[in-house]
Amino acid sequence: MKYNPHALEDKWQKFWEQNHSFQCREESSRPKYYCLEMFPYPSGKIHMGHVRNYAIADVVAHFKRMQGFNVLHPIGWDAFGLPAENAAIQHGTHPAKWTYDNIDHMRSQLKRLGFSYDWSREIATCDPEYYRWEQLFFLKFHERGLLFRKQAPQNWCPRCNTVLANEQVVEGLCWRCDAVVEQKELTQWFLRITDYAQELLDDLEKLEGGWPERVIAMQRNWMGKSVGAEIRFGIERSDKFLPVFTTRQDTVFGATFMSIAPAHPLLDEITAGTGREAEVAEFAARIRKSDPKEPDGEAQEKEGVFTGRHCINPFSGERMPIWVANFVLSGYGTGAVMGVPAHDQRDFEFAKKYSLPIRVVVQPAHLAPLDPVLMTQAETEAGLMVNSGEFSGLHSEEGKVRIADFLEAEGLGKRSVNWRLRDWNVSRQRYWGTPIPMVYCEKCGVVPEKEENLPIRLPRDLAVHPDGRSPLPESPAFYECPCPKCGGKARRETDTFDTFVESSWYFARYTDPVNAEAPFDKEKIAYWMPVDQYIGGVEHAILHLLYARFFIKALRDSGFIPKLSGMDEPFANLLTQGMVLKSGSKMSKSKGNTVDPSEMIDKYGADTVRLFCLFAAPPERDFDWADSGIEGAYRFINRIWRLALELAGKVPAIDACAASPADAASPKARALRQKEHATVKKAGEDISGRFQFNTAIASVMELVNLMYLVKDELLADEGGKRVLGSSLFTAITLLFPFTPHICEELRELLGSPLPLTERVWPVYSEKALGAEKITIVLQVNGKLRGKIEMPADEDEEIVKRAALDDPHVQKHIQGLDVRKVVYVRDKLINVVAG
RNA sequence: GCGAGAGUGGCGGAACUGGUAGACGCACCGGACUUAGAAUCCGGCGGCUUGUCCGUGGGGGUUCAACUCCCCCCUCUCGCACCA
Repeated sequence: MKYNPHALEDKWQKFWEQNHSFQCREESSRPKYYCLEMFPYPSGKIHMGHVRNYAIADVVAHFKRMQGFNVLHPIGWDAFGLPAENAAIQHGTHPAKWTYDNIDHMRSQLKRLGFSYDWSREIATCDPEYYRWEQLFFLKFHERGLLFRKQAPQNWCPRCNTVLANEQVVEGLCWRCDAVVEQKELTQWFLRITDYAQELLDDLEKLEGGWPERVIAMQRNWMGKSVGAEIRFGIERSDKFLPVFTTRQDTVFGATFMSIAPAHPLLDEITAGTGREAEVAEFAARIRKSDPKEPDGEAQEKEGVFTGRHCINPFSGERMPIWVANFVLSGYGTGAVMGVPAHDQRDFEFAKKYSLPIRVVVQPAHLAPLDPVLMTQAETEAGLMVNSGEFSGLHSEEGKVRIADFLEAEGLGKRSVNWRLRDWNVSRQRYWGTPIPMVYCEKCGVVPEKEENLPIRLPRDLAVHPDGRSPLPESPAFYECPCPKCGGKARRETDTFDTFVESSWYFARYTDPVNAEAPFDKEKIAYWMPVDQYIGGVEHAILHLLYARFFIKALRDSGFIPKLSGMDEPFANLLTQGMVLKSGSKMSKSKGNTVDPSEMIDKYGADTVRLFCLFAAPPERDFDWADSGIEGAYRFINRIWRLALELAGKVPAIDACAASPADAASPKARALRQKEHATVKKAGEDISGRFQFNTAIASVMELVNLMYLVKDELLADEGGKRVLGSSLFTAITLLFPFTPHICEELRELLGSPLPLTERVWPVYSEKALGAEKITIVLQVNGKLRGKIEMPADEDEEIVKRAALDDPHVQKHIQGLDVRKVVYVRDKLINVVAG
């Protein structure tokens, strides 16, 4: 009988569906395990990256089930978003139709791959039954001041016709379409993620060990905490102050000029009456418009103009000219920087260019006395404070503390912490998203929608403008509404939420996906959360993972999620899988180097596609798709198929690891039994400990290879048949998480009634692992000189004697004194001679 | 510049807390079967000067023993970056 993957895969997929094999609910008798992959965006069809991601997760889910865990393994759709709109415009259809059609198609693709999802928990974020809870969260967030409106310059993508969060601007370009992002003054809704900055930073420690080091580093980096001080500089002929943020308050005596951002709010006031208004305004306007980055990502040359006014250094009493400079960011710190050329490289370059004074105030102990005239770059190291009045002589680290004390005592400033992290702009001027449940009333102002009016449904009968503009602001049927407070005529918010909002809590909804009374039951969420293993691409290292971490904390503090230990972080363990490449570069439609999973399934079947994705490389690493590689996986599947067919009926249908030592009478039977148990050990360790699926599969291949070599001899007697039957069953059981369909088919074919979905992971016996004969490696002075066979666990003296008598060893120690003999039990002898 | 990671056969990759470098697979070569091929089964497959010699990016070091630990350097990938 030839291996026909399609018929048998179809058969077992139906079987699992009819038997609800992967549905789960809360149980107290077994430990829970929540295995989750990042849910897909319904873009059209599944690509190889999805297959790899979900194949990895499916191994984990199956393995944990076999280990006795109550496993939650759900799937759903990240269904709102801009690409659906763009595609719908292109195809002359509606985003909703486009999205739901894609979901139908992709669902059928996932089902063909036979993943062990609990399909009864499937969700789509564009479903009002999903996003209504999100609207409820935001009412609560608004009540608590976590959601607020702010007018500020925003990142604006002219091509997508919408604002972007800071996280969505990559090197000045839109993360989606690569258009140059502009700054536009807008009033938008924000989530106060900065309120959680410290907790988000601190809790990264809880994730150490469970998350990849580099993802933790990226988040830490992104949040960018800086500890320093704010210092107020008085402006000459004015009662105003210029506050600056610095991490180097110890260098304040070296501040010889002041630089402010072109967009600084006090710029006009500072320049007024100096006669330099025109020049400064022109410069500021030019810089504000330009992209801060050169096309190659390099920083632009430092540039600035003098405003004509001075401020006073409160420490040195010196007059400091105030400059507008292109390198000062308006959005970080106070938008003003004290210029300390001797100890800051940017200030140094600026001072050199415009001949501003350079004063050394910190002298590192190991360097020759610094001379401003001779310096070619700033000296940023710590050292002894000099030219710093009463602070001279202190170490600069202590100086930081003393200066900060002084600032606070004299009212000149205060200790201060700055974050790179900005509040999260969640407003999007697009149609295909969750309506923001807010209303504008002429009398009452901004009024949150009433809870009982939720969900605010996104109308499905509107068409998106060809340029991507939202139809909502032109749809009275949507925006006209009574004021929730006074009942008068009011206008509904027509912006929608950033789609990252939906993906920030979907994993919580999976715990109770059809609840119509609440976003989720508190007991259910307490049972299932946190996600034990989260699996997805590293491209979400900052955006999604940071937002989701924030969201779960915000939900906790808003009373939606119980305050329990273990509920502060959504994802206890994170695996970032590598990309699937083709000919060395990322598969993409534009490059024309894609491999369609459906075509591969048509050709080889789902088991082969899954097996190859798992065998080609360890999960975290990128791998290059090779057509010859998948042929190899197919060959192996056929190999075990033929072996099982040959042995079916000839060997007993006994369980994995069921053959006894008595069955293994012959040396080959003993060798096979030992290999069988060793494979159980190796595969289990590789899967559970390190997600080394490639080596787990390799070990089963070795077992199968050995069975081929010994089967004819073992079929000669009953004991040998039992060892063969047991080993075959072990191979099938161990492969089940990787290639479930063929394994169930073979299990049935061998006459074993209990489905593999209900079986446990085999247990090996320590005793069975030991080989009788051991190869001892013989070394002389660390070099391999020979090998001898010895019974396992032989007496040390006997092994040493045998080693020294070995002719190869003899040859190499001739005429030398044997100084030492190192013995590693059952492994090697190293004779040290000289 | 800061942070993270990686350099091992023709290729993907093994080698767990230092102990036979190259498991397993791909490609290639040979044998068996076959009229022939495909498929399958069995075997070979780092290099050369064929020595139990040399080999894990390069150079030092620790050790009886180093892909593995320490120091220095080189190359590559990814993330962040005028953040005061």
